[in-house]
Amino acid sequence: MKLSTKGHYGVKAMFDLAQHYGEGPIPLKSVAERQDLSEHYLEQLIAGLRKAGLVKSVRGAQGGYTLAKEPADIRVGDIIRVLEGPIAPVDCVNQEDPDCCDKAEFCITRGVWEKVRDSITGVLDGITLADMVEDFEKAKQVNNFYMYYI
Amino acid sequence: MKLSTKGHYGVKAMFDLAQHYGEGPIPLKSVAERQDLSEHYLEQLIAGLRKAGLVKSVRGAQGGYTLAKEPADIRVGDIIRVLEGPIAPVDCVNQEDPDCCDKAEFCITRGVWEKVRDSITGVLDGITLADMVEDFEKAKQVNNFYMYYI
DNA sequence: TTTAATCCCAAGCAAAATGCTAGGTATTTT
DNA sequence: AAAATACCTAGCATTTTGCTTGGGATTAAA
Repeated sequence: MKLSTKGHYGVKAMFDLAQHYGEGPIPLKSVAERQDLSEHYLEQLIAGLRKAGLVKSVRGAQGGYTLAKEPADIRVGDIIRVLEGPIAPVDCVNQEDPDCCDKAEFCITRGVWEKVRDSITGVLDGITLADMVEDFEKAKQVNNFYMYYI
Repeated sequence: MKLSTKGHYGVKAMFDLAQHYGEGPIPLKSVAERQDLSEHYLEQLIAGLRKAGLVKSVRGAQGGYTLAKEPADIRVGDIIRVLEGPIAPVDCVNQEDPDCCDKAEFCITRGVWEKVRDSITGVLDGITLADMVEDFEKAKQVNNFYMYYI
């Protein structure tokens, strides 16, 4: 039940872009430095996010990435689905391929995985990048502006 | 966010033992046949469950496995934790190793993973083997006793 | 007392996934 | 022209997965 680094790092990067939303294109190098990630590896992850329409890129000097939508319109679940594939603890409850389990209607253990899937989906689709930025701002105040962020 | 076959098969096997609870030791061979799993592979999984005190074994002919507790006292989460390790989408929210993330108190993305972890834990610890057997019996009636079970 | 059924144990192993790195090319601003 | 960026492809060591193989130990039943 682990997320790979793809989803983990991808959410970090998207959170970073959300923090700088409205500041024009953010070079990946700066994201990688702030979030302490390999720039080259991050490139591969963000390529998927770009193809999925979650970020836009500007090439050339002074270029970089921006969110393609407002932070409030990007859910963590959207990011995870791009980077990790469908949210499904086992393949037989993959909503994007409903016919993959031929004994589905008779399977009892399946009910468990459906509940797990729905609960994960609920959490991940219930949190937007705007929510995360808001939480960050609140935490900043509590911690009196002495903050690291990861 | 996938379960490995260990957790998947392990829950199937434990559900099978729950269905036969009170019938004396159930040989693994029959479990493997009913659940369509490799017997040898299942052996490895159930070895862990035995060491964790979830099943008891009886050696020799007419031997087999039984649940070590009543089905109502074994939660799916107990099985998953034995076979898959701690429930934590990323290592930094592993409850069994709280100090693994040194920047924990400042990390915003961490809040997301904690919510995911808690929601998964809630589902898995909210379902016992007795619940599953009960669901199965209900489904059997609805389907007029023509049932496969997996 | 033999035989069969069962649990138990250790090793091996191919295939896939993971988590990168390396080394470029294309594009744009300065 | 130079620098800064995005973009692309390949490679690759390590780990994990999902088993299989080949036994040995224990016990009930014939």
